Amino acid sequence: MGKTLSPHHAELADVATVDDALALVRARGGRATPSRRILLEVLFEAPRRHMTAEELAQAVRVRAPDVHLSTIYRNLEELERLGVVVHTHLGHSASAYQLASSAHGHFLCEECGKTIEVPDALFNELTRSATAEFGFSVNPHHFAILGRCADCS
Amino acid sequence: MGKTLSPHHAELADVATVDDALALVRARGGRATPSRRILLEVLFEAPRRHMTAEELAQAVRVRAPDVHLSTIYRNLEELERLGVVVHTHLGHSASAYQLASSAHGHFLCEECGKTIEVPDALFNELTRSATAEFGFSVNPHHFAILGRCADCS
DNA sequence: GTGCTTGCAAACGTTTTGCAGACTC
DNA sequence: GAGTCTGCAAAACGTTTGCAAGCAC
Repeated sequence: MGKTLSPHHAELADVATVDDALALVRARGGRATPSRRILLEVLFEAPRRHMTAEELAQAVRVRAPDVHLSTIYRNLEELERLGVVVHTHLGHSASAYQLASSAHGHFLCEECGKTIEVPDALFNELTRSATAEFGFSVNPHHFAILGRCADCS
Repeated sequence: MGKTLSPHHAELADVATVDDALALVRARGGRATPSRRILLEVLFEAPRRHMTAEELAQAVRVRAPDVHLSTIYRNLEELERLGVVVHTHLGHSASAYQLASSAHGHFLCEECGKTIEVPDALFNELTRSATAEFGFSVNPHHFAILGRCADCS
């Protein structure tokens, strides 16, 4: 595939409102378009909810029916580059997008598909030894940890 | 998507040779076909090497030029169900297949794409607290852990 | 001969891209 | 007006599936 693994996002931006985010967009020469504003509104309305690009597109279309899925993808990519948005891979299906400020780790059950949100503290020891032994700094948010949940064990 | 997240593989099978694996296949009512034997030979020749389905297909075709990629996928799926083979997701690209007996965890650099093989011991603490706090039993092999390697930090 | 396996082609779901027109600033 | 952004269509990617012919047992 040879493509970049993730849009190497900036430091987590200090973005508390839709307008903060649009200001960031403008600061790098971008424009504050309706589709961008509405996408951000949707993200800020349920900041802890994971949504796929398709789900975001449907939510955006309630207010602007003609916004195309490819526009959603392009805007998410841009917002991710700016550090406003983050995506997580929950297993084999579509990526889940979220505001960067509410990012967290995930356990995903291989059996039933249930996802469990995990406090970052659980990764402290792994993060510490990864750095100590490999000089590797772990990002526990980007891919879910797979396994079996209590019900399926 | 709604499909099974992973072919819920049997316990790791005690399979030390190609013929052991083919015996397992037969025990399930399957047949020992040339494409299956050659695929297993390729896997046993470099047991620690990760290979994509496409790479395996190319290697198999050296000995049997007409083996189709879909046959590779079907046979890998079957061998995974039998506990002989395991696959890992290394980032956004194609899955990496391996003999189950040489499975291990991975760190993958989001910046440069380098993968680091990780001893399972590094996951001990995460595994322990995941069980204690969530009743979740971690499988550290199925998805790589992302982050930044020493060179890219 | 039974029925598992194969090659092929075509579909799949997610994501990316090329383009001409539309819009923001 | 310059340059960014959009909708659309089409492609890309890895993977799966339906089918009729082929092979293992």
